Amino acid sequence: MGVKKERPVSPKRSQINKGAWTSEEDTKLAEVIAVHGAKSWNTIASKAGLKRCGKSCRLRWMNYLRPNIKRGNISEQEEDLILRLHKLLGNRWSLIAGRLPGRTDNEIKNYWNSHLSKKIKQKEKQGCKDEKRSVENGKEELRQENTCAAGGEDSNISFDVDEFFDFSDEKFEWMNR
DNA sequence: AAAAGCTGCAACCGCGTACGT
DNA sequence: TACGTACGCGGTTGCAGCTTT
Repeated sequence: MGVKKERPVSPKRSQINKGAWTSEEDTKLAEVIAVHGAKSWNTIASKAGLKRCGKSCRLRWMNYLRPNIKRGNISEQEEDLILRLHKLLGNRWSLIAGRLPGRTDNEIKNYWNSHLSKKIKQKEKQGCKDEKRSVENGKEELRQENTCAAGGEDSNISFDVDEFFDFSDEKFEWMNR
C-alpha cells in the first residue's frame, strides 16, 4: 500500500506526530531499540527524537518493525488455527497471535474482521448442515483437547492454559534481550 | 473514463492491569 | 494502602487502493 495521508492533528496535541510513520521514523526507532531494548517506550520515543507517544512507538515496533515478523499470505493451516483458537478463546487476539509465530495480534484481528468473520457469516447463512456438523465436531474436538490438555498427547494444538501463559518460550526471546 | 462503493489494514483511542513510589 | 504512571490489549477509525457500475 502507498503512503497514507496524515490524519488531522488536534490542536491540543499538536506537539505529537500522528498518522503514518515515515521510513526515517522507523529507522530512528529501530536504532534506539537496538541500543536500549524494547522497553520503557516513552524513553525510547524521546531518545529517538520522535514526536510520537510511547504507545505509538510500541505499536509500530510490535506490528511492523519487530524482527521475524511474517506479513500477509496467511496459509490455510494458519487460518484453520485462527478459527479454532477463536472458537476457544474468543477475541483474545494477543493469545491467538502467541500461537502463530511471526504473526501479530493486530494482523490477526484485521484478518478476522475482514476475512474470517465474513466467511463464517456466509456459512451460517447457507445453513449448510455438513458445515454445522463439522463446526460442532470442531467444538467437541476442542473441548476434548482442552479438558485433556493436562495430559494431552498427540493433538497438533494443545490448549493447556499454562502453556498459553508461559512467557518464557521463544516468542518473547527478542523481548528478553 | 469517471464516480460510487467496497475492502484491507495501519494507526489511534480508551480501558483495565501491573508496577513503582 | 493509596496514588500515579506505564504498558498491553481489544475495539474502532479513516484512508489508499481496488472493483463495480
